[in-house]
Amino acid sequence: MRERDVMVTRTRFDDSECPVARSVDAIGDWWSLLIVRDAFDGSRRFGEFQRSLGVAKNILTARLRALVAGGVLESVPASDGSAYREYVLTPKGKALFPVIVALRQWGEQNFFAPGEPHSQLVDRRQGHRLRVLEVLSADGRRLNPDDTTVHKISTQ
Amino acid sequence: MRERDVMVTRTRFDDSECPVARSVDAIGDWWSLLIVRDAFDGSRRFGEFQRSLGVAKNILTARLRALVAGGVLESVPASDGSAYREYVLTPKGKALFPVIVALRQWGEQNFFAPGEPHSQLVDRRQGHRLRVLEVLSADGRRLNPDDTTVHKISTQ
DNA sequence: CGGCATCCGATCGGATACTG
DNA sequence: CAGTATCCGATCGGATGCCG
Repeated sequence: MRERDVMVTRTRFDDSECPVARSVDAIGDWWSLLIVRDAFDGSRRFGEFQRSLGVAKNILTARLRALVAGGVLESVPASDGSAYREYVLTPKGKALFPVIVALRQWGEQNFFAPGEPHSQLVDRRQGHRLRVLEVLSADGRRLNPDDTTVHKISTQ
Repeated sequence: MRERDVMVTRTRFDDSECPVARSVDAIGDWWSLLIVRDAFDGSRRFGEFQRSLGVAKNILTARLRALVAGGVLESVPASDGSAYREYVLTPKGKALFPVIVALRQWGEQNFFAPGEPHSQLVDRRQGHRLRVLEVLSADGRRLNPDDTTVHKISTQ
């Protein structure tokens, strides 16, 4: 049974001229994003994702398959020699790192009371927190949303 | 009719210890994220969002309400003196800027052929493209995903 | 124009059982 | 352990109509 043949009524954005929309479309849903987060955190096995997320197995199967099909994850033979597969980030998947970090920092700043414990992303070398992401102009100025504008269409 | 009283079976993450999960939960869904994108691009009116997104009005109503309730958008009297409302980003909403920029850059890099036109975010002053977001350590080193690790729980 | 109310099919996701 | 298969209620979202 094929898959891409079905008529999907869910609105697609994969032909949008907006890169944000295409990204959103490619990731698929929030579960997928949390799977990617777990992959960054070191999860590789089906069961790891399943326990971490508490998602139903059939859902997880579908999401993993979609992420593999979308080139975000790659399915490789299990490193322990078992008959199973492991799911690792492709370069394209690793390129989602700033997205995850941005969401993490937004969450830290807005949804945790001061002192409330939460998981934290640190650099391996020194164990320190990361610097807050900054949006910069080509010449290095910090840009706020109001300092930017959208060119509706631009060739490259 | 109240709203928060309903038993939501959809898995919630608003009590997760992971900031990414709380962010995901707070935004709600992809529609909401695209609404936020439009807000960054200058949309303020119901009809602007509606035309831009092509979303059903009842859905848009619900999403706008949720974003206002979540403190991402604020509903203010229309600037043209009409009886209607406009929806503008709160500071918390504006703090989503890096998230949108990260998604935009990921989309640009992965879902557009070279030379394929797409909307583009530029700085107002010079009209140049933005710098690619970088994840940095506290002391300014560029960090790849492998250079980081997650501390499961950390008190602030 | 900016919503709200309603209907309805499609999809989602949780649960469960089964396989190797 | 790693899925696959199936069921089923809940939710989503598109369409439509109405109202100020």
